[in-house]
Amino acid sequence: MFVSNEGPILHADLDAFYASVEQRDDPALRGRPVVVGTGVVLAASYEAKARGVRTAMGGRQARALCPEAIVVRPRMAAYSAASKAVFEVFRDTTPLVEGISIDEAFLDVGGLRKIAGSPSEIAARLRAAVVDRVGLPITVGVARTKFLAKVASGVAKPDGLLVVPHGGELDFLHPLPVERLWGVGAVTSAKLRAYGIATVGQVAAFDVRELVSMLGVAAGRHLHALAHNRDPRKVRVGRRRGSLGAQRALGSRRRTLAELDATVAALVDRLARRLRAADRRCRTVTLRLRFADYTRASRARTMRRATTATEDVLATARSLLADAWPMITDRGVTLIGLSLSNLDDDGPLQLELPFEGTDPRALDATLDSLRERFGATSVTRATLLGRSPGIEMPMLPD
DNA sequence: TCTGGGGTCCTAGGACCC
DNA sequence: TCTGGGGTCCTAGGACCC
Repeated sequence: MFVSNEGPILHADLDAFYASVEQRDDPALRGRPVVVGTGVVLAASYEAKARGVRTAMGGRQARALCPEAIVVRPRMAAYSAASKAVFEVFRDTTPLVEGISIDEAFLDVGGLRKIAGSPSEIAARLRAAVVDRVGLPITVGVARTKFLAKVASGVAKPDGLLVVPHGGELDFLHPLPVERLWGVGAVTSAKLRAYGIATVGQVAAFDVRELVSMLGVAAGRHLHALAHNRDPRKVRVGRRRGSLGAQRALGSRRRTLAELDATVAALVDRLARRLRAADRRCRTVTLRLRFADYTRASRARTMRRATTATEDVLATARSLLADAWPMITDRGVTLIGLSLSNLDDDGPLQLELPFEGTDPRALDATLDSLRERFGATSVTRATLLGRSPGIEMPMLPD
């Protein structure tokens, strides 16, 4: 992983990405309100947004707000191809690109001034190149920190370019509503508003300790730092994802265990294929459930070794489903999801050896001999008490 | 407003080890 | 035998992002 510390930083964010791809590929959609997603709105064109349609909104509500909207089915393959093309433009601009999602990235252009001009010139050329080579509108925010570059692109949307001048950071930041801060969502916003805090400047006026007592340690410190434009995070190239997930909405009909088992098996199959395609291994399987009353629950199991095999993941997922079955019969499941994490973590070094008898002193003597033989700093017999017989040696030097 | 599919990070408690 | 401090790993839940 390469970490840059040059700055300044560009935040490049495609506008209404899925909807823009649809408008690009079908001239009949241009200039008209487009909604991507038949059940829930995955993306809305700016024409639709102007009528109040928002991402994650239910399809029925979207149609009520904008009856003349054209609703299209998502074409994930097309979006993924468009994203690849845009990221190529990013990497032609600078090698220091950190992707954050399918449609946005940070670019560190600090070292480029002599060769490529000022950050705002670079940003302008980048926008032109994306339109030219991929045919999509993109907004770019420029600032000395990642966080502020992101805020700037948010303010400049759509189809805009905004440079926050050196020294003018706090003048730009402080009048903005708190919801502009990265990490302030519905809950945090409501908490802050309850204290009478509505702008970033008001957050900045508070002592860290007060913010921590309102929001908790991490969120309080985070917000305090952002409100003063302190953000030391560098652009990091080559970040790998930490988890892989898939989910499926089930509707409100009651499901049998056999039906859920089939759904789980299909999710496992999909995920295990993706896992192997990405050349990764996973150790933890998490089952996520949403119930008819919109409460949620999750059950997780960490395997002894990382695996890429469908059958290992499936066996673990099935045991989680069995664990969760009482909750499911109780509350009625409407969505089932699976995620694989602890990627590429092989877990503690382990060896198994048979042990006869129940004498704890004999066991301890066996463990001591292991310690000596392998020079282990930690030998645990925890697994003897659990399901799987064996002895774990988490910290074997070398 | 009754909700898709994909992610990240934080918190808190329990088990276990030194 | 009891008490304690420091640390890691795991699970479950929650907030937030696109």
